[in-house]
Amino acid sequence: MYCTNVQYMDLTKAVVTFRNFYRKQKRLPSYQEVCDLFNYSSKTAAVYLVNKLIETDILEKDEKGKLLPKKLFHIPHLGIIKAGYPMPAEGSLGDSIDFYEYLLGMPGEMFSLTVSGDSMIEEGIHDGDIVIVERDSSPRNGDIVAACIDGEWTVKYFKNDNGHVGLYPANPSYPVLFPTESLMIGGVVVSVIRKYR
Amino acid sequence: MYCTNVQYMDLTKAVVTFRNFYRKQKRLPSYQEVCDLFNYSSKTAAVYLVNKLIETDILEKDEKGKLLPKKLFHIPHLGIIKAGYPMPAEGSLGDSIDFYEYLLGMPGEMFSLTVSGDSMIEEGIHDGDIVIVERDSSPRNGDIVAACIDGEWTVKYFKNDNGHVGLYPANPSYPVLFPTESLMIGGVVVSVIRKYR
DNA sequence: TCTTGCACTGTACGTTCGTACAGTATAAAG
DNA sequence: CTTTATACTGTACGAACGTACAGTGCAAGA
Repeated sequence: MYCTNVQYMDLTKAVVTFRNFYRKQKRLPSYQEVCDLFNYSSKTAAVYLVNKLIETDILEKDEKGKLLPKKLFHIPHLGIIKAGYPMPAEGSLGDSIDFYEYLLGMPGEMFSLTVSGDSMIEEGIHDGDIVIVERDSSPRNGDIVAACIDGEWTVKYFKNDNGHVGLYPANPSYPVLFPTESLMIGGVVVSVIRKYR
Repeated sequence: MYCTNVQYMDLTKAVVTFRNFYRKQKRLPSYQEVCDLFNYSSKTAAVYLVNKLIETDILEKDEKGKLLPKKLFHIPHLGIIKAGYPMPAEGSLGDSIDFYEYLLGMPGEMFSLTVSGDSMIEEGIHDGDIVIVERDSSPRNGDIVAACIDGEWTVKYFKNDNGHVGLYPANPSYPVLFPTESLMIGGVVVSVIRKYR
């Protein structure tokens, strides 16, 4: 239904307003604050709008009645796209990903590192990429680790060959590293992030 | 100072508790809820703890006195790590990144796609990676775009050579694509995300 | 032993919050 | 022309909220 009413408030605009508020305040607005945001003079108008957003699954209420963002920040995931030969438009949308949970929803302690160099380029870890590393993970064979070998830090594949531990590059023009003195595993690389803009 | 007091509450444990609450509720707890979380019987104890967290820059208060997470979810960024030959431990920490802002702090409409195939492998975009695409961006030469060429979707480099537009793969074993009928730019790839665990 | 600081308890108070309900202007539908 | 739905206004109320302040038990240091 298209509405020509001047009072008509587009839900998508409301979503943007809520998003911006949440981005700044890291919380959802109270009903009074919704009134301020949308120039309402009655809290009931705010209740009305919020209920619309709940109906569309953008917001939700917990068991205590507190408001929380359900899909406010979800990015629609449109499906699979070919990076080889083109494919018919897949997806049919519907699905969406909470990237905050996707990347950071892990229990352990994490840190990040900017990667310099190209020894892991065959693995798709390029110069300038950021790796998120989970501390304390005891690596399994094949894991990518951030490790300190003989006092120097590097990113490599971890391989434990019956107690004989080595750090393997993904780029064959670099040597395999075996510790002569010490090897400390800083953590396991759990994700790689690259930003273009 | 190390404290053997039974009542002693480690701030790092408090941070984890706050994080878990925020992860579930997408907001910070009220003072009453802090009491419930830490088994306090007085709200003043909650105020006391929150002030500690404010002093350590983990939380902050806005101009209205509302609580918000300052560095609660920041991942410490330890600096640059060599993926070639090892390098001395860089970093000296101190820095930290808010990955939520880092990845999603863009004004435009975004969607994501799972990449299939290896035509962009030289660019470090591998099979199974997720690309975040910003809609409506008019691509510049060299941008990676998600585009619909002659009715089929693909991820490629965009190049406009004096009106002669082509989609270029990063993998030379794939052909350059020129539209015979239609070309629709879905958007520009703004980031690539890969998850290992 | 006395003092000081820390980590709380217990109580009180004014403000803000979410909820509820009655009412209104407008537009679309029958 | 009447009915219905939409998008609000205005008012009221109890519960929850943040803040303040006086007081307590404990441990460390002088």
